[in-house]
Amino acid sequence: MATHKREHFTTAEQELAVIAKALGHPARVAILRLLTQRRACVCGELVLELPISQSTVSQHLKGLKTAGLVQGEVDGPRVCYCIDPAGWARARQLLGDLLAELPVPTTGCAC
Amino acid sequence: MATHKREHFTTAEQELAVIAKALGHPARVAILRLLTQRRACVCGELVLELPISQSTVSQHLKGLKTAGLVQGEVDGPRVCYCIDPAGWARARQLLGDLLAELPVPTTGCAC
DNA sequence: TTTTATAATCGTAAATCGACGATAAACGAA
DNA sequence: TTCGTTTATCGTCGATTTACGATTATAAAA
Repeated sequence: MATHKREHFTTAEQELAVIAKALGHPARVAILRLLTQRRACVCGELVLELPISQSTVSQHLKGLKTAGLVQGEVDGPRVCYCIDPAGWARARQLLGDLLAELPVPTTGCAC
Repeated sequence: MATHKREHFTTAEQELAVIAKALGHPARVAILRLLTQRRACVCGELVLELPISQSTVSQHLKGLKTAGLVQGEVDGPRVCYCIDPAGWARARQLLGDLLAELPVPTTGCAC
């Protein structure tokens, strides 16, 4: 049932969309998993694991950093990346809320 | 540590990316919520709620349908949309796995 | 200082996205 | 059949994404 037209999207909707967009590429999902498993840390190691070039990996890392999911600290000529605790906690929260809010429906369309 | 370069991304990574990409726009997140809350069902009702045009809503519905998150059945001149149980169950599974696999790290970068 | 290793950025190209208005298609009702 | 309602599609446009090689920092090592 329609109430009235919304002016904007909610902050939560936009925030979740930013997170989801960051997860919206297999390379970025793979990077997050490699970082948590500590199978890779430095950008060059990620490049060795992934089927994409160095510049593309760097670009994806930038995207993940912009979304707040990853942080990197300079370590000599290298950069050590890891999951950003605060940002990832927020992402988990938003995704968890979504899963809680949208259970698998038992009934189909009911118009 | 690097083992050896991967040829492709895994199926799970790609599948999750498809789901995440579908969630990567506030309009689509809003649509999913409206559908589960049964605050809207028919396309026209969604249009009345959302700050975007009819053609754009239809476009987003198509995207959600392609991702397998939503299904629609024709009801006279209208189309009744609802969450696709199987597709959404799969999406929940993949997102849940991600949350389980990637806990919030306690330690920061450790290179 | 010069070299070497690493990562970020630049420039570019192709593809996709997101939005809209306009039009077409589908269907029930008159 | 014709009309009115609803939804999908078309065409368009600008912006964004994804990819790459080449180049430019950056910093340690020689």
